[in-house]
Amino acid sequence: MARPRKPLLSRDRIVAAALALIDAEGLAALSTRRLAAELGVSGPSLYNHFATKEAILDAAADTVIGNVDVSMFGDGRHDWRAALLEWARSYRAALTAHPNIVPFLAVGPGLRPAGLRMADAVFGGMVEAGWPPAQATRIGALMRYFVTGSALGTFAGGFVGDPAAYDPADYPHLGQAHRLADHREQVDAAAFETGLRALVDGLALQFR
Amino acid sequence: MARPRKPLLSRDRIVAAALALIDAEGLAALSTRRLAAELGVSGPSLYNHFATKEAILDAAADTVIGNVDVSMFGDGRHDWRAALLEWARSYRAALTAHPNIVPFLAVGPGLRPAGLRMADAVFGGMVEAGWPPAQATRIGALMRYFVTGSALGTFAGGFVGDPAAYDPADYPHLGQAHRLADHREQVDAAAFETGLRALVDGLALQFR
DNA sequence: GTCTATAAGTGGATAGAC
DNA sequence: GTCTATCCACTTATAGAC
Repeated sequence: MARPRKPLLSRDRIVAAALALIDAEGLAALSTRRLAAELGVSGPSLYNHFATKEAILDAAADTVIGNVDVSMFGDGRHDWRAALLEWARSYRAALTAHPNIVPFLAVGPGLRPAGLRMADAVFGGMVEAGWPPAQATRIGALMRYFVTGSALGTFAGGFVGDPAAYDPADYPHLGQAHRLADHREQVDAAAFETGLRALVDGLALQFR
Repeated sequence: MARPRKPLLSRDRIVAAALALIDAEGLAALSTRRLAAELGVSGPSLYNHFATKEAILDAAADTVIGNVDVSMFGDGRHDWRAALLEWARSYRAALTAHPNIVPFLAVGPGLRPAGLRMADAVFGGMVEAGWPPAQATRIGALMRYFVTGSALGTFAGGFVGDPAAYDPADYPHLGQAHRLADHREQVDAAAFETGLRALVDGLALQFR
């Protein structure tokens, strides 16, 4: 096939396919060949739209962050505590929708446009609410730590469903740990909510 | 060279070299060939000590977690708040000593022995302090989220030192963001401390 | 703007000699 | 227990035809 009448590819289609592939098979499964095959196209064609594979990943990561709702900052209908709670939940939901890209997204430079827009909104919202700028910066940072950490690693998933795996001689307190394996999502979601509330409550103690 | 009098390799030497290589050049730089070269040995020799490359990474990750101090749990000299604060700081220090392995360590199953010993100690310490088991589990989980998240991603590092990078039209509140690039460690460390205190203070409000 | 062909290289892992 | 030799799948990216 030579040049088709209509372009077969577009940046959006490539990013969507990359995200789907990463979701289905993990970060390591994303190769330019695999991705091109998924799009019904030959490998090198991707380079007409992105300079490198890294650029594709950056675009995919930014798409994920773009799904985070930041409309609660500075709309006058939320106090800073409510805004922080809502934003954190939206942030976590955006990441857990594509968990396999989180390691890339969390390590990367974070200079991507959607990430900056999010940082800008959070910082602006906190300052407007009365936080000193230095504290507003820290709040943005620490919330990022907590949300990315919770989206990255399932805690409950670290335990297997086999009671025999936890010899009381080695792990005296883990006698019931095998039960966690059956409720991974619930355990992780509950831990996130507990931590989120503690964080916001604890910050409120520092306000002013 | 045939079989040497004394083994040239050992699991410990391999793990130490792997960690050094990951520290110096990142996770992606760890290949069996590179690692073997670093040890003055030929590639396949590693397979006499580890079945797969993954097993080497698991051992390296477990070594890092093994450096976390958990002695403050259940020693009678710490209340739960002080124990949590001390543990979290030791945990973060262990991870930031080897930041490049954190993505692997945080995603992985966490079934490794040192990780289980740590989970066991934290859970036991919280239950002993009077927390209900379900809450003790959540505390272990949410602290893991926060610490791994903070060790994984530098927040401040996501900003470049060039003021022109933050056009006020796009990011109305990031006018001073370029200053963060100069103090990455301090900003990240301060955000961690602020979040840690908020977490523990917030949890105290939920106690009983 | 997609194709074919291919460069130029890396990866993990195995077989069998010593 | 380390070696050499080797397999083979797979990688990102480029050159040039159409």
